[in-house]
Amino acid sequence: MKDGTNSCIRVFADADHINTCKKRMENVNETIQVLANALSLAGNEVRLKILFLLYEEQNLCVCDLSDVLNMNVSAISQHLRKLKDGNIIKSKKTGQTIFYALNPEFGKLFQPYFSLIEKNQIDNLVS
Amino acid sequence: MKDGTNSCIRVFADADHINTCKKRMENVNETIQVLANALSLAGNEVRLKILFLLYEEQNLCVCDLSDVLNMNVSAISQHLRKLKDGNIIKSKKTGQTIFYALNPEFGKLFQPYFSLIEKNQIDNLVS
DNA sequence: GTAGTATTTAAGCAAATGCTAAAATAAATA
DNA sequence: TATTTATTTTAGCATTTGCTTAAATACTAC
Repeated sequence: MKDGTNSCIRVFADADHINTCKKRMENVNETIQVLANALSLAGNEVRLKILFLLYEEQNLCVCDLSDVLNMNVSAISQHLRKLKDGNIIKSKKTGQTIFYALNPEFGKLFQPYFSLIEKNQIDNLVS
Repeated sequence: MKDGTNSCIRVFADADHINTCKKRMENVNETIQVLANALSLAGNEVRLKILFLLYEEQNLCVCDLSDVLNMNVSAISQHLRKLKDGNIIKSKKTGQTIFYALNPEFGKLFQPYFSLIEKNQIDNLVS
């Protein structure tokens, strides 16, 4: 232990370099935060399925999703809320049905993954 | 409620269409699973920072990351383990120091996000 | 061998997550 | 107005997550 930190005393460590990294990280902190939030929303099996379905079908209601995914309407609704809170999807009411759709910016953000799923290229991931 | 399911009785619902979706989802199930896992790993602020730092610096040890992120070595180590279990990163021992690096496939997978962070384009996300 | 360094692992705990079941809204229709 | 339909919201609960602290492992150098 050296001077109050729990840092290691290592040969290759370069205090200046570490500091440069620290500063760079501070600068990108907000971007990282927003991105991590988006990724964590997509990083759930059910939600990723929802997002992919919206990508393919454009507009779906809770009910459609509940049918396709064989899940409780309430469970789906709660996932949709999270996605909407995170600005990943938007909703439009038509009569008594609420249709959900991807927000274009996030559609673009996740595009590479959607086409990966479309092509079912799991081997690209586990190789 | 109709015949045991909690499905809605709606005008636009098309049983055939729903079924087509169901089958498609079954086909891509494994890909979704793997991808969701990778995204959930990246979808954590600390881990996304670690991944970005590895992207920028190539090789770093727990200690470097602990210094840069101002976090407990143990906490970092546990994050690294998750990333390694998920095959996102790999490790190489040199003397008593263990250096971590991105696995190329996942480096490629996350590339778009890394350059987004590099350019600090948060506005692309929250617009 | 012993001491020191780098790292992981295990135990414990508070907070977050995701589901179920039930109640609450809100719009359409009889 | 009362009922049906589509959806959300709330409460409760089990599981998972991420951190802290302390102990364990492994390598280096004296």
